[in-house]
Amino acid sequence: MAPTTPGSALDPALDADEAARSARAARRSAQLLSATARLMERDGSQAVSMQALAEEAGVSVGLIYRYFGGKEDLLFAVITNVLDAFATRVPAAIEAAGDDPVERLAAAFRSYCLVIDEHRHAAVLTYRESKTLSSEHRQQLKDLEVSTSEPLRRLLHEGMESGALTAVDVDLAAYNLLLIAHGWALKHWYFEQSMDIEEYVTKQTALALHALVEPRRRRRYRNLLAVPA
Amino acid sequence: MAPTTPGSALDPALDADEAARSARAARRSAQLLSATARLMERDGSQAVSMQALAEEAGVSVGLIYRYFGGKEDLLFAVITNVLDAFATRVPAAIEAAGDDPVERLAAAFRSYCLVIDEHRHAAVLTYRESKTLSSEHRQQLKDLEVSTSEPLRRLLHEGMESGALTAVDVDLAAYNLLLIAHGWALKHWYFEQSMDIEEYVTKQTALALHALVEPRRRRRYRNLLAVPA
Amino acid sequence: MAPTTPGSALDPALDADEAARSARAARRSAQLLSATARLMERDGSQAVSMQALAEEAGVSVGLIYRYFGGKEDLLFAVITNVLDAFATRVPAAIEAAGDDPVERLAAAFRSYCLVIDEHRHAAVLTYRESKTLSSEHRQQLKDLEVSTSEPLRRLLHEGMESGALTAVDVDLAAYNLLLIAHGWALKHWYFEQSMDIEEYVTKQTALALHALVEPRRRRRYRNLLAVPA
Amino acid sequence: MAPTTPGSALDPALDADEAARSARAARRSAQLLSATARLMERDGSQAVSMQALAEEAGVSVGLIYRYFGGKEDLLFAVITNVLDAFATRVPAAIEAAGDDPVERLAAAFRSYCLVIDEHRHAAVLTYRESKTLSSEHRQQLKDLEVSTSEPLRRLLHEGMESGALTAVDVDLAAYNLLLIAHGWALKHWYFEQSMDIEEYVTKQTALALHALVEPRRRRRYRNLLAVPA
DNA sequence: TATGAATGAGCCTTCATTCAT
DNA sequence: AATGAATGAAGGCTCATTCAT
Repeated sequence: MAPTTPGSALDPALDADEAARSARAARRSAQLLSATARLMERDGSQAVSMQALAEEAGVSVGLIYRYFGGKEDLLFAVITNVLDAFATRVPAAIEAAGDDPVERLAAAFRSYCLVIDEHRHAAVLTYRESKTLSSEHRQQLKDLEVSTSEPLRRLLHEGMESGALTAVDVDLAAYNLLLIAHGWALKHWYFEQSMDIEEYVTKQTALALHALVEPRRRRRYRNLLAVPA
Repeated sequence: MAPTTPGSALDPALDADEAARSARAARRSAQLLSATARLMERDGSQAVSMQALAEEAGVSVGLIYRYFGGKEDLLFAVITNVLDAFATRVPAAIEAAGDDPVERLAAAFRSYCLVIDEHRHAAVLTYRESKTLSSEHRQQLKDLEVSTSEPLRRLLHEGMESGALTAVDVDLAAYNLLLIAHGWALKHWYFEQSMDIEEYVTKQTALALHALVEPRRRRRYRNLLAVPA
Repeated sequence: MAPTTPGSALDPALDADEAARSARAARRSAQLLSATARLMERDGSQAVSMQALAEEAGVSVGLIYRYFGGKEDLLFAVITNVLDAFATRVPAAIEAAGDDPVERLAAAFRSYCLVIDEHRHAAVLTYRESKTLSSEHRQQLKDLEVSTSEPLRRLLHEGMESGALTAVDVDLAAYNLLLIAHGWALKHWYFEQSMDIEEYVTKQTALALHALVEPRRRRRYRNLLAVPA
Repeated sequence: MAPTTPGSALDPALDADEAARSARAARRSAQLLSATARLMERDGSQAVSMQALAEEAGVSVGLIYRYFGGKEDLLFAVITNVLDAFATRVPAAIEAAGDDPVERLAAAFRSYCLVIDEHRHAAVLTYRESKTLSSEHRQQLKDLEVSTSEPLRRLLHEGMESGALTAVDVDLAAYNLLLIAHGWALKHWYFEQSMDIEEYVTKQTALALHALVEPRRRRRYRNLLAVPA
């Protein structure tokens, strides 16, 4: 190997510095997003001071402004984070579910619920705090919401075309599914007493498919439709 | 008329004054609740100042403190107002629906939706702002929520006992119905483009009953289960 | 006199209230302007906190925002105040000075200096802090400055036309006179040791007229041109 | 060349390094002073952040603290820089002007104006920002100001003794000359539309000498007293 | 009752300064 | 020598609440 000039872009020491720095930045950023989601979900975004956020995340107030433009940007980033998780995870889950339209729909719904469970605090913010954002951010959120819920609508549509699902208002049904997925986060304090996320998914899937699957096809999906005792 | 001493407690003129005063008080109180619901739904409770509320309601800032204890009490009153409407209207609607358990359930759900439509701004606050209340108020709200949703749970339970409804998790089903009723307020900006409250109720009722009614009983409720074109 | 209905617009009690209120408002406003001029001149506008201004003026921080839009508006008001005094007092002094163009010029200059002496703190701000204002305010200030210095330029012009003054660059000479008038405020800490405003005016007038008056007319203005011992 | 041990104190290569280093240091220092003057004159010293200064000068924030003690020291250095230029350039210009007291005075005034023109941004800071300095720095500035203006006072005094100049208050006349020299920087945005520094100097010199030169001596200085068309 | 002037604690944000690398 | 991430004190401004009228 030829010796590299110090300061060269290929200098492994510099690369290591770079890497270490950006790793720390990523860690801090995640720390901040998580602290923000937790506190804002608990008290409401307006009731949480930047001071409190800084303390919860273990950084100084000023540093938040190095990573995010301000309080609103921070909230926006928290919410965007969840929607990004939907955009990544849901299509993957659908792919992994095989070819049957109903199985794919069930997998999509399950994936939504699991993402919400993993980002429970942030998921609540999606519903509760979007009105406090600037109109530009709100518009971006609506666009993201539309695109992340697109898979659900597509699956419902395909299911009906294939005769597996009863004909219903696709937008309405898709919205109900999303709402119910969010329900796990919204009423977690209540449901957690009697069930975990898996049971929630199973029961809600059964209820939803009862409403959606064509009566003649029910036998085929009896495992999904069966309500656990 | 017998001459009365001015200031006498029995003075009918004063009674009239008294009545006029309390009428004005009631009007102002309603005005304040409505202005509060409208502004807080639009901007979030923390973003609305008492000054703005006073102006919107056409009273002075100081007067708000005569009618309500403060900002939080005002928000609490707005929310309580909706829950009171549920407590009054839903049982009445159930009574008026006759004896059939499924018809009664449909009537109850319809009543929830109509109350939400009438208090659309306030209904959103129920979801979005309860976290900003004091813990005592929040506890009162939880209790109220449980008692106002009790009819739904009771009807679901009776329906299952009578064999009209499939056996499902009553709490879950009741919660879903409430969530979907609130959905009309939460996504009103979207749904209003394509339907009114009656269509929303009809379609959601059909979807819900598809999920809940025993397959063998469906023919009896085909008018409720039919989805409008 | 006919008895007036309580609440009538002519009710003297209400008028008195009105008057008392606006009198207090005017007093507060003046208090605030004076405190602002004093502190800002001493420390520079940016170094003075709203807290400090409130304390100096004997009001609360919040009240400042009822009278002025904010810190910048307050500074702008202070500066505008001086320029208004120029606009009012200088023309009056010119009128009172009779018909002779040189006498009128001397009276104008004297008036500028006296106004500056009365608003010494604020006058310094005119020079030192205009760069910290918004561009709109700065433009308004330039316009005001042009119009308040207009009399000087007009008198110089008339004096030259009449042959009393040597032909010089009017803009330059006018600017010099203004600069020197401000000089009393800018270097007050130094000059106050050796002279008062009257002596400053007399000496500067003599110097200026030496530069401006036509040699042949000097005898006529020897009282203005004479330097006191 | 004899081989030298790297790191030796006598290593000529290190001397070269040393020289290069100090040259770079001088360049950076000058760059910083210039950037500071420019930005602070434009926005006011308090409105300019160290971060902005670092960026404008092309160095890191931390490095500023190696060259200067802090923000205030930097401002002080900028101002001192101008006063140093006065102290160096003005006496030289006087020397070069020959023996005539009036010619020497005109040369001194011209030199003041030229230095101000060369340090226009910094010159404004002298007037506008000295109040933001610590009292020690402010005192140093006053002393420097007195000593840099000493030549003017001395020339005025000598001119009067020699009979070339009318007897006037020396302090006042000297101050006026300085004020008018600064005027070029203070109102540069206005004067630059109609004249350059040479024309400004010529016209102001003529005006000043009209005020100062003994009537009997005027013919001798008619070239200085003549106002250009 | 009713008003709205007045208060002042608390919030978001900035930025001079430090220090580990 | 040089960097720039990190700190945290301080500032402008808002607004819930009070109280004199």
